[in-house]
Amino acid sequence: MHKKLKYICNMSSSKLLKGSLATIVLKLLEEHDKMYGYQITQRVKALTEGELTITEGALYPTLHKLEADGLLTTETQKVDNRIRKYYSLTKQGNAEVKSKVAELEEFLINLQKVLNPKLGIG
Amino acid sequence: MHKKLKYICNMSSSKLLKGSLATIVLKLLEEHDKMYGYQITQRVKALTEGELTITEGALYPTLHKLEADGLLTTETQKVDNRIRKYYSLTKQGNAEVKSKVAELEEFLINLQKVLNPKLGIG
DNA sequence: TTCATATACTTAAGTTTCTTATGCATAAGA
DNA sequence: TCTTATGCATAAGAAACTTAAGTATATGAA
Repeated sequence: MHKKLKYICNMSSSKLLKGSLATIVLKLLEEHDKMYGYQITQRVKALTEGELTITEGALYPTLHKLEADGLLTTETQKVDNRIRKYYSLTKQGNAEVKSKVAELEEFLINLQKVLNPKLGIG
Repeated sequence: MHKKLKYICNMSSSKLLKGSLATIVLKLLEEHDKMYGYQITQRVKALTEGELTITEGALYPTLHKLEADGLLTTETQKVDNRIRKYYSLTKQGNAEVKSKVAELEEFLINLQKVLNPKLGIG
């Protein structure tokens, strides 16, 4: 579809903090065994009730990089005459998810400390 | 000081997610009335027990941009023959803090939904 | 039948926001 | 004297996005 006529307003949404996308992708793949790009965008949208939108321009290059880095492998399937490229974690990818998620959560805790110093960490 | 001899390892720390720095700065200024750059770096370090480090190369351009955007004003003071450039929120800045912090927290909630769908939001 | 929307992947140009490195300057302690 | 701490500024380069364009098939509505 040509998007020349995409005059629709972009209601959503909370902006993605740069640097979190790869971790999100890895985490989803840890839970789902294998997913294709479009499915990932839909999954994120569903989990956040439409508040968080992963754009294709961000997602696909990220998937390609994770594959190039050896964290993901691919297999293509044809469904309804359309190609799906399924991604899944490699062994290395499986190890990396944990550290990436841990690192992100550590950052989030620090962010809470700065933004809301009164609250304990719990 | 010339840093040519800075061979020391950089132990720390959880990487800053791109996009959060301006919000952090605004939030700190909401609580402190006025602060200077170096003070901000030290405050963040203290609040996070040294885990989060704001680099000067990131901070100063951010402060300049927030000032250019009309969210901050400055006044300089000389202390011990060294100049301090104090930043404080403008009226507009004071309004923006709230929306920026709200937007960031909204994102964090969505991130939790994606990373840990089992946990409720509480 | 035509148009719009949904599905599905790719890539390029441009922007934002960092990191890294450099530079300047003063003060204080080893 | 050398290093560390205090204090600011800025430039080059990289990372990670946004925006926009392209390609292609399927489906439902007008």
